[in-house]
Amino acid sequence: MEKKSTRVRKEEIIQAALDVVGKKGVRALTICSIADSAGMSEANIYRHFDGKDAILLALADFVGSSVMGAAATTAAGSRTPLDKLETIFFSHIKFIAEYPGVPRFAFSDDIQLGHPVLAKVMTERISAYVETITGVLAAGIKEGDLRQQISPRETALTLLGMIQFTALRCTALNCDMTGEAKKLWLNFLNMVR
Amino acid sequence: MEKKSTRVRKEEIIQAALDVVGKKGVRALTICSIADSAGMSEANIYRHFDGKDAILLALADFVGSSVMGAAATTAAGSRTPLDKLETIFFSHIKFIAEYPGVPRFAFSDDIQLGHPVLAKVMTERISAYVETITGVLAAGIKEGDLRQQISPRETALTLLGMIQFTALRCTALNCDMTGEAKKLWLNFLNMVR
DNA sequence: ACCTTGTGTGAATACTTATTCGCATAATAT
DNA sequence: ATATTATGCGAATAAGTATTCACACAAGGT
Repeated sequence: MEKKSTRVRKEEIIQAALDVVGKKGVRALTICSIADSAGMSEANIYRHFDGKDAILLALADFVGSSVMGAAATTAAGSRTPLDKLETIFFSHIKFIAEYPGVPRFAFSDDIQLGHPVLAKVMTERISAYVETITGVLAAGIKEGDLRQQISPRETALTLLGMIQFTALRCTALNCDMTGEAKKLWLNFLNMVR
Repeated sequence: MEKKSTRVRKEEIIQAALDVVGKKGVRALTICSIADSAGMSEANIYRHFDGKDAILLALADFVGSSVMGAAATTAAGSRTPLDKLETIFFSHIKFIAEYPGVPRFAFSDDIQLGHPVLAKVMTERISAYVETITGVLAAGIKEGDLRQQISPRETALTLLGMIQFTALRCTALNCDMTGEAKKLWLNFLNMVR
């Protein structure tokens, strides 16, 4: 068997874990299934991670830095608020389409109820994400691109709910998420402009 | 030990299961934890249900007939579309506040990925629910209570996403769901009127 | 009173899951 | 070349989970 550095193996393991979650759900995210998916022995997983909790933490980190990090970067840019919002929205959808297990994972029992530390990390990330979007919406309202009556925070939560629900529904119904997302985005524009 | 009829025990078991899901999540929904919560032996669970799948099916049925049934009744009434919508929204929120595990359960792996039959039952119920709300929204648009530009179906999905996300977020953050729901509803009105 | 039926349980079974251990071997430094 | 270290794995362990079984006993009809 070829040997690789822990750095490389860690990435392989995380990718394998994301694959398992996407295809079989959080419940099926066992050391055994990760090992199978990554093409290595279970024991070798423990060579590179302290245990399952460490893997979950790494997953949460990956999700956090991917989705929320990208959004923060977009929000900090110099385009119009509506452009930023659209980019954030479709980036998020694209990310979920690529890693279908993520929305499930973020709100799974294992995270939210099983592991307090992880729950805190995850909810803080989500709160930061909500605030980022809230800020963009507030700018849009201020500049007159969005209706004056809407509340930035509640609208941000509505937008995130839309994404989350679409992801869960499309996974369940096996329908075209990108297509659904486009229709929802157009309707969202009609609601906020 | 006092003996009760299967009819009564079934209800006790379902309530115990809902309790477990609400407090500890779907992952913790084991025969053992249900038995503990219901105050009976594990073996006795099997006296009243064929197995765990039967319990999950009964849970799905309970959720379906509670939330979606109530919505259908409201939608069939004779009030204004906006009144109906408000009733459906807050009924749903109230139900989730009472049974916090339900949103988790409805989209859990066990349902969606673990058991095809159950997944079909659940997604059909959700689709019917979406259509009910879509109908009410369409009526509201037709009557001029809601903006002409919005699409009934996409707006219905947005509303449901709002509910789902609020439920998950409030469970995670342990925040006041009813309060959040009120703010979201007011903002929703501002978006659709 | 008695017998049948339905309801109750503790213990046993088979399986899954997370984790550890001893040992093998590739990579690397000396 | 050789010693050391990091990486790899099969097998064992311990705990949890769903399910079954043999047996206990209460309720209700006769």
